Amino acid sequence: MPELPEVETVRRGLAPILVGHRFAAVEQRRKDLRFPLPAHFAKRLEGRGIEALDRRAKYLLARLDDGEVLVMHLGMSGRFKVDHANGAESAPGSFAQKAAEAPKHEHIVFHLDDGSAVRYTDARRFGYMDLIPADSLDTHPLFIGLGVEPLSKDFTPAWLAGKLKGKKTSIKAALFDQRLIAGLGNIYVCEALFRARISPFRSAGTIATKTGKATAKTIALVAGIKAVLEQAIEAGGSSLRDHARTDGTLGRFQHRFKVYGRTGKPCSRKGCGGTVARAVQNGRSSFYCPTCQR
DNA sequence: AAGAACTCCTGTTGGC
DNA sequence: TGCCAACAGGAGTTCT
Repeated sequence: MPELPEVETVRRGLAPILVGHRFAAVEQRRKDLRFPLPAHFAKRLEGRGIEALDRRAKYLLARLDDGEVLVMHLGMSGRFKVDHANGAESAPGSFAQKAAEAPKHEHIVFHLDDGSAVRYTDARRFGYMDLIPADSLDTHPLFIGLGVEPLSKDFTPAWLAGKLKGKKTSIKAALFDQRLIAGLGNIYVCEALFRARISPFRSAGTIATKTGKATAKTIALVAGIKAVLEQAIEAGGSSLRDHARTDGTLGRFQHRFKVYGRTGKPCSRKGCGGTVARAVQNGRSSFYCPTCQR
């Protein structure tokens, strides 16, 4: 489910609940998600204060007051929901409380010291959580190979051209690769390629010159990636099935897709006249306009 | 060693 | 209407 804009939306929703507060109790309902949860997970969190909530790629990083970092990844179907202290859901005798059993896929509940709760639900269980010392984050296997943050100043046409030089794989697969650019997924790769008028099948190396210099295509692609991510964050991300903001409301960016999920619909580019197509690439759907994306 | 295929898991959907 | 293969926003591991 969640790509960079969805994770950033979740981060912004959780930050005011978590930062400056303490975990009073943690309910852990399974021993694993995608991977085993760390030993004594709940115990190690209880009593800890949260000093900051950051994002790196599609990871959320809660920095704790004992020098450890709670690392959280939402996988495909992970979702956080906040119950505010004294909110409707936590009111005594409320309907929610009467339904005593936990929802089927609610795996972890973080109770905060002010009575609020953060509930993690993940039907497919592709998400994961870990506790890692802050000073070993940079050398941890999960993070060591991660590529550039696409919204950072480091992500420029010159940088991208240098990386794509000589790459034989498709530009779609290259943008999907977290070791190159960290945070893009299927939706925003498709949308960015449409904006840059680049075919997802084009060999990645052809976006740059042979010597790794930026071209008009490189410039358009970097601009397209940054623009689509910024607009999606602004809209609270894209809600297809699972993503919702931490207050339960849906993101809105799905209404602004130009190609994703729009197979058979007319291309929205003025004067193009093409029809959006779908093709499977590396096992994932690519949506694109064969007429104006070259 | 790059690149593609397979894998984990459950829920939904679209085509017959 | 009902059934079931295909597919879903990810990414580590295993192949070729």
